[in-house]
Amino acid sequence: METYFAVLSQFIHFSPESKEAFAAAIKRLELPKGYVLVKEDTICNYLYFVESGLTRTYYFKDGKDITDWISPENSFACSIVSFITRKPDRRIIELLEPSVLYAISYEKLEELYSLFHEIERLGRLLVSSGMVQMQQKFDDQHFETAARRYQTLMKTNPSLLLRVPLGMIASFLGITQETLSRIRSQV
Amino acid sequence: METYFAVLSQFIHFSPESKEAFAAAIKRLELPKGYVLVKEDTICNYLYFVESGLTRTYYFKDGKDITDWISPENSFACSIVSFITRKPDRRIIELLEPSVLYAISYEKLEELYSLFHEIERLGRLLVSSGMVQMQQKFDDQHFETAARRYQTLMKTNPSLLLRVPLGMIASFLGITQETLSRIRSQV
DNA sequence: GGAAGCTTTTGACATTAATCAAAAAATCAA
DNA sequence: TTGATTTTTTGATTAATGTCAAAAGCTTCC
Repeated sequence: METYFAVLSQFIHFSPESKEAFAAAIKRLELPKGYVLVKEDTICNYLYFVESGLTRTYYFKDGKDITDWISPENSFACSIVSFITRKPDRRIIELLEPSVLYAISYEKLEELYSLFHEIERLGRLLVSSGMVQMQQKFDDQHFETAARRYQTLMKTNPSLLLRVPLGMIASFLGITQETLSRIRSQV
Repeated sequence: METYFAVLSQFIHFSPESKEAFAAAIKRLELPKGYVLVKEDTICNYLYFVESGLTRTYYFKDGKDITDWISPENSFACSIVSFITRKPDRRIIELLEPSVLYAISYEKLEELYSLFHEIERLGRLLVSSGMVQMQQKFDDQHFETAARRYQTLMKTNPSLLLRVPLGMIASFLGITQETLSRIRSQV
């Protein structure tokens, strides 16, 4: 739990009260590899912080499995659109490794937002930071060749390549597994 | 200004004090077509609301002009990453039509965030809504053919096709102008 | 009204990446 | 270890899109 608060404290300063309330609101989960956090076409009701392990968010499009996001330790996992809009989404979240997570429910978070201005701020800053990451991901793909996408990922997130199967990396980059395999062999 | 508050009021309820403070913080701008709101490689210091008119956010990549976002009336225009991170960005914002805008500076907005919990909430909700839009845009392009991207845009935003030159639409969709022209002729 | 400057279309061709199929390699469990 | 399963690589072919070049169509503004 301390690492979670260390991450959050980069965004805001907790008052003793807000920290206690937040700590009381989160649930610790220790789950095996393959566990499904969010099922297909359901509403995502929790925001997850990955203390250790690895999660994958993916969906099926025309029968194909497309990886949307990968969350390693010290980052968040959530079916964002569903969590925000309160609507079911096709995105599934599964664990690629046995993981320790902290979960906070949508309702609890809303309650904390209302009770504590600084937690409302935390929420704003977390979403803002997510926005920056998402824009980065978009730019990395827009008008980029398959090879350059792979090179960018190698630079920014080399550890993922060791922990995540190639097919998942490929769809994350918006290319096929075969193309990615060929790119790798040409280095 | 009333339409601006009407849009904002979909997210929060203003207290008389916060509404007055917000109203005092925004500046009305009436600017001609072609005017550049944010220059290349500068920090974006304002969040713009488009009351009437049309803005385009774009950047140069390998010498090519790539349209990143288009904001019609009743929406926001901002070089988001720069505004959030306070760093210069390659993104340029220009007016595609003579426009009436309301601008609020980063500093003023931060001040209002600190003074009014409900404006902090407004900020969180606006960024959240931007996040949903961005995800939608990403999904519309990920593993989609040029033709389907165009069809999706026609469905969701047909008016843009009448107001924005084809080349700008094409790069917005992540395809070349020639390809888009050929797609259009095949309908 | 017409020349100048944009924007859009069309054509020929090159390139990239997808698809389909199968083999090779790696991983996992009994 | 060994067989079963999954993952990755390789090959042949096809389809989609980009590039370069030029023509055609629109604006606009003296």
